[in-house]
Amino acid sequence: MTASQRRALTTAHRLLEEAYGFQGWWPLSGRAGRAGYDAEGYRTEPSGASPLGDDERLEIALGAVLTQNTAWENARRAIASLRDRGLASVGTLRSTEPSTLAGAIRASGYFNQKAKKVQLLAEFFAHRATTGRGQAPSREELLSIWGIGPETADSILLYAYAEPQFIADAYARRVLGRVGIVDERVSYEGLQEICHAALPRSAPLYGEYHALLVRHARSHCLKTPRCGGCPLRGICDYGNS
DNA sequence: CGCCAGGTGGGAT
DNA sequence: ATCCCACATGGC
Repeated sequence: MTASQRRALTTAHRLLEEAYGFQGWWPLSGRAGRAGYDAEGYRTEPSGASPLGDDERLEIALGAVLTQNTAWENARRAIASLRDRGLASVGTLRSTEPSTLAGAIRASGYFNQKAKKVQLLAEFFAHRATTGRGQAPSREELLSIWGIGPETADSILLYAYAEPQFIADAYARRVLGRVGIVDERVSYEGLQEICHAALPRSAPLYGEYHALLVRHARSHCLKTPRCGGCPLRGICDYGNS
């Protein structure tokens, strides 16, 4: 991590916040009306502002798995479907037939694989309920579960347990790579190391930065960029040289 | 139609 | 370590 990267990462965060405002992520489905969530199901306070309940943690973890390489809207539908069918609890997820689970989460794609992932996730949460005592699991522990890779583990740690893990996902690589802050071929762990070294170790900061990168990647920094009106154009290498 | 979306595991190089 | 591929739906 260089001093130049530190400055650029800090500046990029400020420019994105100025352009898009506070995001207040992780989106939860079907929580409208409950304190702490707005009408669209978004948390209205920074992640980590108050400890989450087991049901909320499970739902965040389910979302993290179901949205793997999938549009959030489809993952959201799958979670709503699980709830509608009374399957959205640790106990029922464990005891339901994989084929039934797969049918319920059809909209999120990869439903056979994800049914297995969801079941293993429920096994993990069930085990932790008796031994974990609401403490955050270790990253290694999460990564040892089949179907949970670096991004899913970090999403669970950051948004469900307020552990400061920077999420170095495809959006972060695309935006930060295209701007010129990092090499676009940087690995997940490589980008995460740079961001951890360059920024304060803060869960609310990482949550907000991630949400802003997602927002920016969707509105301007698409696979095919739309540079008109881009809030980062002042510091971006792309098509600017 | 074809491409894309907040990845991951398994297998080969 | 790093590529390559299967996995699958829904929106544009």
